[in-house]
Amino acid sequence: MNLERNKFYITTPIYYVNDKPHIGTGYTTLAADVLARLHRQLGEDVYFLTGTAEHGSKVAESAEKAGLNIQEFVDEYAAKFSLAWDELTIAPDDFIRTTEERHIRAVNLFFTKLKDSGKLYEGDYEGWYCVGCESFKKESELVNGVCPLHNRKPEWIKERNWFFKLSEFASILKEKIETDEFRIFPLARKNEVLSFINQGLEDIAVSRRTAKFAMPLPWDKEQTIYVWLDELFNYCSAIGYESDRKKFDKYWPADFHIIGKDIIKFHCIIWPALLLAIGEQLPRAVYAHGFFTVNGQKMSKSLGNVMDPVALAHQYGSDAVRYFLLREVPFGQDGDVSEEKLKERYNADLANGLGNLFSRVTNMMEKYLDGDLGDARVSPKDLSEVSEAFHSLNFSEGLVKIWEAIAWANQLIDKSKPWELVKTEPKKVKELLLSLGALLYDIALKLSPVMPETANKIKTALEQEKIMKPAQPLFPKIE
RNA sequence: CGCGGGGUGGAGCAAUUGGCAGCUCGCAAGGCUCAUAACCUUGAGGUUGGCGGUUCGAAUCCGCCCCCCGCAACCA
Repeated sequence: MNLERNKFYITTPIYYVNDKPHIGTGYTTLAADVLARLHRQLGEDVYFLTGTAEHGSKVAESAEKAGLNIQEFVDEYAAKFSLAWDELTIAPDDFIRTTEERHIRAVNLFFTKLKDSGKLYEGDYEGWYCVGCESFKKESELVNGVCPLHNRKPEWIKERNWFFKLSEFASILKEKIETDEFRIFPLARKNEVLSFINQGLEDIAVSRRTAKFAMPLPWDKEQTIYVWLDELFNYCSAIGYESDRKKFDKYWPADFHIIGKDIIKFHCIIWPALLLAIGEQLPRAVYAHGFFTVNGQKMSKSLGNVMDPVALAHQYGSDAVRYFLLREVPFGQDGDVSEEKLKERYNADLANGLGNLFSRVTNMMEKYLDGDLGDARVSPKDLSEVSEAFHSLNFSEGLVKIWEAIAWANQLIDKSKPWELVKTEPKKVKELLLSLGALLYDIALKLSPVMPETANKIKTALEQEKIMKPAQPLFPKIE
C-alpha cells in the first residue's frame, strides 16, 4: 500500500480585477474544478488554486474612475470573483491575491534569486510610446505612424530597464517540450510554441519605469516589476515558496496549468524560462483551451454580447451551466455558445435525457417494488471510458459516453416492457430495476466532477431504504 | 506571402494511427404508456468548399485555389 497520497496541484490563471467574471474566465476555472474533483475522487491530495491579479496601472485607473481607493476597489473585485466561483459550485482550495503579503514576499525573493542567477541585465528599452495607451507600440501596430486607438503620433522613448535573457533558453525549452518533460496540450498548441521558439527568442524587459501600482524591484526602487511576471509567480507564492518550503516541495511542480489560448507564450515560454533561471522544476503540463464566440460573433464588451455565467447559473442552475459548457465545445478547441444552445441542451439532454430516465426508473421502483430494492447490483454497463476521457480533459467525449448509456437504458426499458412484465414475471422486473439502479448510481459517480449537485441528488435517492420517486424533477423542462 | 482556427445532410457539431460518413435539434410515419406531452422504432435528407495527386481504399495525407472567422488593437 502506498502510504503517501499522490498530490495533484492544479491552477487557473489569476484574473485581472478590472472586470467581473465572464463566461471565459468561468470556463477555465470550471475545467480546473472538474479535474480537481476528479482527482479528489481518487483520494489524491488535491490543491486547486485560483485567484486575482491586482497590480497594474489599469487597476489604479479603474479604481479612480470608480471613486474608490485602490484597496477598496481590489477587495470588491476579488470578492466578486470568489462569489462567482461559489455560485458555479467551483471549490478552489486556495484563492491567491497578488496584493497579499505572502505573494509580495515571495515575488521579492523570486526577483532576488533571478538577479543572483546572472540572467538579468540593465539595458535600454526603446520604442514608440503612446501616451494615450500608456504603453509601447510596435511599428506594426501603428497606422500611418499614428496610434490607431488614440489617433496621435507616439513619442520615441528610451527607457532604462532590467532585461531577462530569455534568448538563452530557446534550446533547452525546445528540448523539454519536444521530450514531453514539459507537456503542452492540445498538440496544435505544442506545435505552435515550438515553431515560435524556432523563430528565435528575444530578451524581455522585466521592469518598468512608468507603471503605477506595481511592486518595486527589490534592488532598484526606481523600477517596478513587470506585472505579468509578478502574476505568473502566484503559482509558487501560493504554496509557500517564501514561507513554507516544505509545503512548496510537496506540491511543486504544478501538475496542470489550465489557461486560455491567449496567454500561451507567457505560460509556455517565459514562465518555464524563469523557473529554469532560478533552478526550480517546470510545471508538468499546460493545457490551453479555446475561445467562445456567441452566435458566431466574437465576445466583446463593446458588442455587449458577453455572457455572464453567474446569471445563467441563477436561471438554469449551476450544474446545467457546467454541463453545457463542457459538453457543447470539445475542450481545447474554439466553439460557439448562446443561451439558445444552452436551452436546447438543457431540455434535450438534462430534462428529457438524464432527468426523465431517473424519473421513470425511480417511479417504477416505487410503483412495482414498493421501493424495496434489496441487494445492490453491478452496473450492466462499463463506464470506465468516461473516466479515461475526463482524465485526458476530453470532457465532451466523456459526457457523450454517459449519454450513450442513458440512451441504452431507455432502449432496454422499452424492450423489456416492465409495465407488462410486472403482471406475469415480477422477479424479472426486480432484476431489471436493480441493474438500472446500479447503472444510474454509476452514472452519478462518473458525472459528479462535472455535475456535483445532480450526482448527489441521484445518489441520495438511490441510497434510501425505500426508494421513491422524488417530488421534484431533477431538471424541470424550460419552455 | 504576418500568425492561427475552420468549411461535413435544413441548423449546430463529431469522427484515436487513412478503412462500411456518425450525433443532437428540426422534419415525416409508426409504436408504447413506467416517465418531465417524456421514451422507443423507422424514414427522408451528404458527389465531407473546389480542382488535381498519393493509395487497394481519403473527410482524414500531399499540392494549388476559393470562402468564413479569430489574433495582431480593452477583453479568457
